[in-house]
Amino acid sequence: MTALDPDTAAHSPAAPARPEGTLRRIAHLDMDAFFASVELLRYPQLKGLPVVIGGGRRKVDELLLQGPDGEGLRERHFIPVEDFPLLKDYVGRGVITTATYPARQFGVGSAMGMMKAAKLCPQAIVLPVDFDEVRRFSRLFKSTIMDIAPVMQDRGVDEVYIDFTDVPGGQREGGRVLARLIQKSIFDVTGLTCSIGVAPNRLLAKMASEFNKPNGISIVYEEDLQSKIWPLHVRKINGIGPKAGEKLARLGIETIGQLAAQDEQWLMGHFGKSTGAWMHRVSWGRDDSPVVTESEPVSMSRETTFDRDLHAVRDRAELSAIFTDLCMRVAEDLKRKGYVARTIGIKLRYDDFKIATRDHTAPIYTADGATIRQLAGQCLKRVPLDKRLRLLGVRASTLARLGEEPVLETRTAAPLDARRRKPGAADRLGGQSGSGGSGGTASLF
DNA sequence: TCTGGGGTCCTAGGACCC
DNA sequence: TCTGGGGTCCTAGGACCC
Repeated sequence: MTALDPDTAAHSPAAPARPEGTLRRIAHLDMDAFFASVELLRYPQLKGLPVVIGGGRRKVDELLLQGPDGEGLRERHFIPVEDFPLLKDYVGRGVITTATYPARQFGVGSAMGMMKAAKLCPQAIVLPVDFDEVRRFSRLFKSTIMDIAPVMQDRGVDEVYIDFTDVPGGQREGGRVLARLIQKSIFDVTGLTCSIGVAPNRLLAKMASEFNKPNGISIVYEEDLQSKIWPLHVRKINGIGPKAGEKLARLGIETIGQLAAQDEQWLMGHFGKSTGAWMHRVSWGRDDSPVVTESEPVSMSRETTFDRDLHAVRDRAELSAIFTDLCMRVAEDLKRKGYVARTIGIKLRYDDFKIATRDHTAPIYTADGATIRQLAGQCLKRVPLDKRLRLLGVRASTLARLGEEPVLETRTAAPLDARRRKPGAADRLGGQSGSGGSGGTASLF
């Protein structure tokens, strides 16, 4: 019964004029249990069984093809179900990437630790991720969409936004006709199912795509806000994560409707001007962000979690080799994609899960592995290395396309550089401080 | 045996410039 | 001695997403 806020219906001044009766129709498409579904195409005998994808093991496929006696190659289709590895026998670190729907019935889901999942569903079959295969199917379903509706925004391997507004059929039944066409085309080409939500904007489309999973379509209009959106938990809003969700809960706000009932100023008081205003806006279903079809990468990184926590001194050789390898892989990524970077950074995760990052912006762009290794090595000297390490990462940012690097001001480089440094910084950067503490271990890298 | 890997965006402070 | 504002760049950390 509550009337919608008058602003909701108002057109944003930036919105292009549309023919009479044309509604903005944005779709969000989400592939159903993507990583697992890709595997099920290869192993159809696992259909209907609880299967999880994840963990660190990469050899499963080979072992399966070899068979228990290691003799001859077996056809994937004929490998008996009993030969597949089970979650209860899983050893090692890692999280679940995707679980099939039968596995989800046991409470197992994405991002859950393997060990916890093994307790919930020990009989689930575990398979490693096959990134090449996943990427192949990702390209396949996206190109299928592009052939039908070209205004598409990539949101990772298994998700996209599509602007239906000006696509033929995009207005029929609120977008349902076009959604059905896309769903069917993707299934015909890949054998995979997806779920689609169509709504006046990306925010609502994203929520709508979850309404009818798997293989579902749901259509949301502006006037459905109270009935379909407000009853949902605030965590369903894309951008409200564990922290904000918890804080809202402490303030007695659980649903999006309750959030919408709050005074904007009050929200700004608790969450800051920008976040508070944003929360108020999204709770009223407002979002005029466009579907962005092209974007440039901001950073490229590689990181790895060790099988066991490593110590900077005791495991020096091992760490050093891993570190160099990460640098080389970042360099390869840059070269393969045709980019150079001038900010090189490192990331450490300690055994207590605390994260430290350091980075350095160089006066030149590079994609050279040895240079990256050298710059990253400097960063390493500025970070405490007394605790055991769980993860090490290397990151390149401030990117430019190779050959299109901005000309950097040289100015009076040396004096400027010296002026900008605080006293003592030179010691740290030089790594010659010998000032004790954790610094002593740094040079071991 | 808790808790992967690859990203984006935001904030906040300090240095520096005009 | 006290007192300016913009603006940009850099660094570190953190929230969040897929």
